[in-house]
Amino acid sequence: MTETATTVPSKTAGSKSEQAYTAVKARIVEGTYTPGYRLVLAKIAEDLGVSVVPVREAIRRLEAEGLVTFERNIGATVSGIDPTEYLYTMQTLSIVEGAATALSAPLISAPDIARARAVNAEMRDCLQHFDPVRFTRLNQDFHSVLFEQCPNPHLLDLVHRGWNRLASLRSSTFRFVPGRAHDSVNEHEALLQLIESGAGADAIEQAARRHRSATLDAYLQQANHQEHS
Amino acid sequence: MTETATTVPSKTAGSKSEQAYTAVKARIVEGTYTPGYRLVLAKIAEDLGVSVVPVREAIRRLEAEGLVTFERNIGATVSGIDPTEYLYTMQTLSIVEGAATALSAPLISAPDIARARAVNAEMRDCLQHFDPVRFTRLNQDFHSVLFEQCPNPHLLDLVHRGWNRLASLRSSTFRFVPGRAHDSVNEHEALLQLIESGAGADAIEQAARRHRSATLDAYLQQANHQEHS
DNA sequence: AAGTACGAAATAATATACGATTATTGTCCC
DNA sequence: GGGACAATAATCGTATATTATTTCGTACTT
Repeated sequence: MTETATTVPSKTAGSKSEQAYTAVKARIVEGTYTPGYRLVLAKIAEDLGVSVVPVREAIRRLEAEGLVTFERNIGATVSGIDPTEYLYTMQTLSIVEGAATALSAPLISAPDIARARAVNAEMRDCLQHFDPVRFTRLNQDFHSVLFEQCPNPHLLDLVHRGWNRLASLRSSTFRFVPGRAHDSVNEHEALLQLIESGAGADAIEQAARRHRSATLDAYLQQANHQEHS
Repeated sequence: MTETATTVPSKTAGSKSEQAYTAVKARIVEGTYTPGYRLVLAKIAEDLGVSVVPVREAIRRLEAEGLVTFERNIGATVSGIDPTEYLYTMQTLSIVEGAATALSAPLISAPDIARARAVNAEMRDCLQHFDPVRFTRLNQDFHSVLFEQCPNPHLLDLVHRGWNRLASLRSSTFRFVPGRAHDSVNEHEALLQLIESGAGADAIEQAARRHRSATLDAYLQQANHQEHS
């Protein structure tokens, strides 16, 4: 559930290009290639045992997803995210994820809810001896349950792209903003109850959106505070 | 205002690849290449006076935007949109466009509003001797005024992609659903008044979203009706 | 010693070439 | 006359080769 997910099925499975795409994407999302890392076509091509053409193609696809930045005659680097970019990404994600969660909600089964609640319990547990990496992974698992049933594949794809983008930063907000992780767990439980109660789509959408906005706000306050100190 | 718009500035301007991308995209959006049209790499390459490699790259970028469909060892064709796809696209657009409009609203100036109102007056005029092509173009101009000020470039880009996708179908809903064009013009005026009155972001977002949902619903009813007749 | 100009190395961008896969057409057999 | 199979053509996928651009180091000048 944690691995890279692409909703729109590619009709090019098995091609070297696809292979390169998957391999490089995985390295970025899992953190082997960190932001700023310089992606040299020839090097990657050699690593993967293919020529540069498919690699180039793969990297341009990743550019379209925002995971790498490409500059003419210069090359590709793994995208960093400055505070402004972070804001844009989180804001966009709050919108599409909120909508996806709302559309998904009526299709979520009782076992799904139970599974999400179990994950959230682990998260609460994780608050003691805090492990940001594990917490972040659990957080993704939790939200996956909520939005993965979304019947609109385009919308779901946008959600995945946002998550991938955030995942490419290893640093989660939870690491930087004390108390946010705790609040987050509580909001999760509230979200689950809302869905269980069969609340309307609007209510669920707003709750899901606010949940993410709250994370963004926490980050911004922290950033602002650090700036003025 | 009507032409193809890409928000995220490409750092590859001037390259053959970029040139091919722009050329092919324009041909699709303006309707030279209609849905189902077979995009043969060698042919396009010759037309543009470049080799196949940049063309291939361009086409894969268009694939990522949903404008073309690529199948392994078969080739690329301009994407059609079946009813299901149309639903997904419109639904997604209703979400991102609604949010973009809400974020844009506080930044819209009085002259902008006046311009939008003028466009809408033209649309109303256009209702007499109905010209779907012109009406559709004016419709895009109108909405551009509303969302183009959106300060979040990622979100704005998603809106542009949705519009491009719809533009690649020449057929607008207005052509097929009698009365929808008329309703649309009225909803536009209501939207403008809402923005002028300084309404809250939520109200504007919902209104903008419903405006698009109404177009979708009109289409679906029509489609459903035709099916059962 | 600092700055600049030049050149070599690295790398990207594009072109060309070839093998692989799929579509098409024609022919043979029933 | 129609269907199956084979040959051919069209087109894609990838590799290799060439060209253009940038970067970095070095030597030369002031």
